[in-house]
Amino acid sequence: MRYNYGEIEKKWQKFWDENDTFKARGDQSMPKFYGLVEFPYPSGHGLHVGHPRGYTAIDIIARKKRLEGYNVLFPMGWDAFGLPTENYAIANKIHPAVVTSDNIKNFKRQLKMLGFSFDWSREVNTTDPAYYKWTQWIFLKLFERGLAYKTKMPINFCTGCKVGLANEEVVGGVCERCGSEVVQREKSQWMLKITAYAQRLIDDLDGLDYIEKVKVQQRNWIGRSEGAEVKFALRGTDDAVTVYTTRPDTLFGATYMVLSPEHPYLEKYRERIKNYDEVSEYRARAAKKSEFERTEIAKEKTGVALEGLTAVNPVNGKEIPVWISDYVLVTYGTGAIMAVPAHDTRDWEFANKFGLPIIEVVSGGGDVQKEAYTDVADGIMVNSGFLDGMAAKDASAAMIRFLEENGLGVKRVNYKLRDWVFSRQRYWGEPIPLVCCDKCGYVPLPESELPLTLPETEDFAPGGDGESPLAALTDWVNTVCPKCGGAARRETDTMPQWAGSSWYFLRYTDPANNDFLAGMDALKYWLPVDWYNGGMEHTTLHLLYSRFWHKFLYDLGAVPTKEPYQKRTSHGMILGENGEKMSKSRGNVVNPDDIVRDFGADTFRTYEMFIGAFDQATPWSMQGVKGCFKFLERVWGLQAIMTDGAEYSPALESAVHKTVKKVTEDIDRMKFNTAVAALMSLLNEVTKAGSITKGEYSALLVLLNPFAPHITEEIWQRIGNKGTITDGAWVTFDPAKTRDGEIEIVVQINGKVKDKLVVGADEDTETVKAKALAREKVRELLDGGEIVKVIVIPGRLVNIVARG
RNA sequence: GCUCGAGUGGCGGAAUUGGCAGACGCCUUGGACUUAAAAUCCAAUGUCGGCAACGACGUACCGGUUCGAGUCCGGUCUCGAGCACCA
Repeated sequence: MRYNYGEIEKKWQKFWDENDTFKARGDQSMPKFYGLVEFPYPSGHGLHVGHPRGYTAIDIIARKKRLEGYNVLFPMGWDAFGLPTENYAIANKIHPAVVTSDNIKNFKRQLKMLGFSFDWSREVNTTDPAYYKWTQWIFLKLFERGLAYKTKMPINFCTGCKVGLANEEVVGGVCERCGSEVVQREKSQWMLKITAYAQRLIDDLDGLDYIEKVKVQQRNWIGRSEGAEVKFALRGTDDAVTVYTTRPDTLFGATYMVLSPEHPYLEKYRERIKNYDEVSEYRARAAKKSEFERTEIAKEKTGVALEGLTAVNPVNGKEIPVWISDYVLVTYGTGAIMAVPAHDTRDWEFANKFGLPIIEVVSGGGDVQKEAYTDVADGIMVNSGFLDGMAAKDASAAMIRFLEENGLGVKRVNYKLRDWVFSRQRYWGEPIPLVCCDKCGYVPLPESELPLTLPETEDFAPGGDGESPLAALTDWVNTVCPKCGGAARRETDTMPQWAGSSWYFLRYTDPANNDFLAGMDALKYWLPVDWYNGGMEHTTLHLLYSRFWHKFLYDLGAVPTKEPYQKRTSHGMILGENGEKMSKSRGNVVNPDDIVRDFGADTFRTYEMFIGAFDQATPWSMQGVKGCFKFLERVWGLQAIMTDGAEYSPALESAVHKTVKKVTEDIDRMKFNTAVAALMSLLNEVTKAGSITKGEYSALLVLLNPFAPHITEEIWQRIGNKGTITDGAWVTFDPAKTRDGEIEIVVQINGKVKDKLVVGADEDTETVKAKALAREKVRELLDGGEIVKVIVIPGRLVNIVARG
């Protein structure tokens, strides 16, 4: 009987569908497990082999949890608004809803073909009005609470197409489609005040079981720093330039100031700035650069001195020049800095290039005329008036006290985190449910009018001059103000794709609810998500946005937990066979359909888990796929050498117990590759033994089931077991039977392995030491040399340290 | 540039706490089976030297700590991810 994966997989997938095998139970007395994977963006390319890596991992955990007696929620849905669908729709003149629906059909077919244990009855789709009704509702609540506001923000503007562009559509400073120059242009945008939650987003990480690198990335992205806001008076005006600095200790060393090219004072003091033309030309150049081009340290600094403006250092009354430079960003701090070239690398480079004075105020480094000294730890203050002689690490606090006492500045906590730009001038997104009335300003739609559905149109292309395509639909745009009844216009911007994905995990708990985003009963039972796996690339944006929304909903009383996800893990990328990122242009894309056709879903799943360390990027290998296929074929072949009996045989008992322990622990730690290796080793032992009992075979099948669910159910049935593996229980092990009575240990001389020795597992160190020293080979090698000491590591080794 | 990772045989990788480096799989080579090939099974497989026993070297590079370092510390190089309008 050959292993006919095609037939077997079809058979079991049908069985699971017909029996609702993986439907989450309504029984709230059971312990629950909510496993979550990032729902995919259903692109036209179909499933990428990268998607199933994380899905298989959580599927394995979900399947094991079910066998361990948990009520498991493992749902799937579609994050379906977004740019690529819209662009495809524009290019091919097909409605994005049609494109989306086709893509979802294909994705769903592919996911079903891989045998994931999703509860398909809870499928959600962010583009479904019944879903985005609640996305809009959340926005209205944010608006009500003052957390949504409008402000001018720079956008990428294509000078050819006359439309706003996403960063991704800007390649090398030009428009991806038409090749025209892209400039930064101010546009009024809806913003969400995520910064109001910055501190809570940092603090609440402590109680979460996120992998460490994710926590670190989130903390650094939020970027909390402590420092001071200091006012530098502008000579000849009543104004002062406020700067934020994390190094108030170095204030005496501030020898010039730098404003960002977008700083409002440039307009305000236009008359005083004698070289305004030069300044304005510099600003135009800066507008063409993206932010990280501007802050690149390796690149030569540029800037222009503002002739006619002079600032005063508040601590020593010295006049210092004011410059503008694009390395200062208007979006961070106050958009202006005090420059201390002696103790900041970027300031040093700038001062060095433009011949500005460099004054040392922290001693302990080298010559500050040659290199900036940025270390605080061991420095002593010099040239700093009342701070002189103080340890640099104490000087910041002393300076802040001085500034506050004299009204020159205040202590200030600052965050790198910026508010969330929430509007897009695009068609394929949730309409923002606001109306703009000349009398009343922005007025929210009443809840009863939600969802505000996307209006029908033939033309999804962005409007000219950077407007949303919705702006052209005057019948839709012109409406009445819900407040005063007067003529008003609808907001024509839509929400970014991030909106729908910020709360989807809530909807899964109660997807058909018409009265609320999800019922409190369901939320209380299922939240928080117990285990959320996704790509490292979502660590800072999606993960932070959804934590922010969740906290906001918690404050509203709409959800019962402060945090959405208790545990967060991350998988590595799957690369092409040549070790490069998979892409059409590189021609190294692997299609899951081909692999399933040629080897089956079980092989595909097993290979994706065996491919390498789960959290590391790994290249695909067709040979590796074949190896896993061979492994499953051999497991199938064991039917021929199976003997009856539920017991474990003496030959294999210990190996089975060890494997159960290993696989159980490895799955919990996401060491899927070594779990598969352990199962392969057990198979090798069985092959050596020449036979396997039904009991041993059954244990092997349960362990392998989460990885390869179809073949294991099929064999389970064929060897005459009752029911299905899925309805049964996980296997257990006896710790006593995983330990060996005798172990081989190593004898080292000066750290080099020289001999091996078999000892009892319980023998005490003195006996082991004596046995090692008594070995003939050891005595020969020592040959009269002096033994300095002997180190015995129980169960591992004896190391004899000798001289001579 | 900033933040976070990673570098181990021909290849993917393994090595819970510092304790036999290379588990498991792939590739390759030899053998069995076959008219033959494929498939399958058995064996070898880090490098160098040696018939062998065995010896030396070996975890990106330089240095340090330790009886002992892939693992810890300091520095360097290379590669990958993210950088706020791709998702």
